[in-house]
Amino acid sequence: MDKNQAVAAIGLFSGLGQRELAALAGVAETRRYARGADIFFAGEPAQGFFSVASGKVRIYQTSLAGKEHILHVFGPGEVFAEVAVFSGGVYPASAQVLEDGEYLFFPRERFRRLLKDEPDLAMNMLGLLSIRLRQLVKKLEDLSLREVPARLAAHLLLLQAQSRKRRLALDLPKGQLAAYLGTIPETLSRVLRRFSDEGVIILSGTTLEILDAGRLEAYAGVGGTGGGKEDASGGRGA
Amino acid sequence: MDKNQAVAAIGLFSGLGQRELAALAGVAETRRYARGADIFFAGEPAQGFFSVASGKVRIYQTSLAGKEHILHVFGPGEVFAEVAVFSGGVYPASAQVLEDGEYLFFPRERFRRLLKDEPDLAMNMLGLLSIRLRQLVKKLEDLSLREVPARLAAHLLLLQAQSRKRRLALDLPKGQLAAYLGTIPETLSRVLRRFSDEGVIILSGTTLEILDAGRLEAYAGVGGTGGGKEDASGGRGA
DNA sequence: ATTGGGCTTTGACTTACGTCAAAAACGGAC
DNA sequence: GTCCGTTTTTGACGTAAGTCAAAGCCCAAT
Repeated sequence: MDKNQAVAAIGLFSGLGQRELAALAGVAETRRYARGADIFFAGEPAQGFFSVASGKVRIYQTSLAGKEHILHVFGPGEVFAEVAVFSGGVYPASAQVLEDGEYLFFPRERFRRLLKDEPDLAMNMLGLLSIRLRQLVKKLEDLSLREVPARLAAHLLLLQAQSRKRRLALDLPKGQLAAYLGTIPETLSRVLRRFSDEGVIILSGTTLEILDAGRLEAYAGVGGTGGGKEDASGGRGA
Repeated sequence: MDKNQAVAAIGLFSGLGQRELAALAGVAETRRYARGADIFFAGEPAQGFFSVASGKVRIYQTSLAGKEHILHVFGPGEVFAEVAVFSGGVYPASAQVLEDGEYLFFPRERFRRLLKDEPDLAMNMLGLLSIRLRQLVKKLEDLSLREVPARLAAHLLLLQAQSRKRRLALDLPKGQLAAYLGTIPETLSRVLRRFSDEGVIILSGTTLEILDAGRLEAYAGVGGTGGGKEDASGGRGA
């Protein structure tokens, strides 16, 4: 893939002029990674940030016991580890390649220099960090205040909203999805089967169909035990 | 408190010139809130951000069942809800006053206009968002990968590192601390007593003394981040 | 088709932590 | 001091979800 083309496709750079894009492409370095490759580990000195030209990457954390938690999954056009640019230090999480592809690396200092002369880029970056912040706050809310069925239900509804189709494919292998939802494969499996048994979804392999979206919304919205006693009134509190 | 003085004391604005500070003070609006007052609720349209001139505020989330989780506690010189400025929408969490004081409100649009002409301010803001992001990532790691004793131990060690004194005062009432650690008062109380029984700390009311910092570090899981695998010998005995 | 290794599922069991309810302890008002 | 409301503690108990271990599956490579 052409580097200039890849740079132009990055959402963070939308609205910038040709000259600026060329300058960005100038500082970017193309890297090719294969599935399973580690791009960086949490705790390593943060040298710069990345974007996905093609492929898929996961940002995750591990406990000492080896349990993993996935913070993000990024695909083409998205950037990650941009936190490296503004507060130095180390990467706060690890990055591993889920699908072979090409990645662009933007070294910290060279990027900062560009940023100085590009107020539009700075504003874009502020918007991006802002959205990240919102994502994390939401994830925190899920993790601390809602249980696994609620998190899964919300995720399935999100997938449906994105795909607009009745039958939808899981975006990740189930083990990874479990880590993304802050649980383990066994638990995810059990909850999926429960949804299945209750007739809320039909599950077959890596795709599934939502039969009763209202019921899922009840699970997702009402942190409750979901036995169906609650009405899905859907009001987002206060 | 004088508004110009309060504005100059805001960390986010450090390094700015007199003119810029005056302009910022110009757009800021002073508000006085009493303990218990709600500054905003999650879900409300985000009009702008705030800073603490004096007092203390907590940023928190609630579940439908009424459980609370505290994301941040901010004191004098700190700003909060800055996410409102860059991605519009609604406040992602609620803010409530813990201690009476004066707060400055910076309306979204007027602040954005200032930002356009102030690259230094933009850079400061990028740094701030970046640090917030790191805080949240760490909190996510704690919540999803570590249990309550580990979180409490890490927090106590942090307090000690900040105060540099042997006897340290809890920064929050215990109920609030529990919500900050992602648990409930009963559980916090039990874990504190366990630490006490094991001779790791001496607890008296709202202050405590750390007797065995090494033991606390073992609970907290020393080493924190990092790619390597360590032995999880989290000390369960005694 | 057969093998083998990674995922995924299932079952039996354990446990950290939440819930509920009742006592203590604390702190301010009088 | 006494009283009252709030916060904190303690105990008994329940449960969501994790652990451990054994099948079951699925697909790529032989």
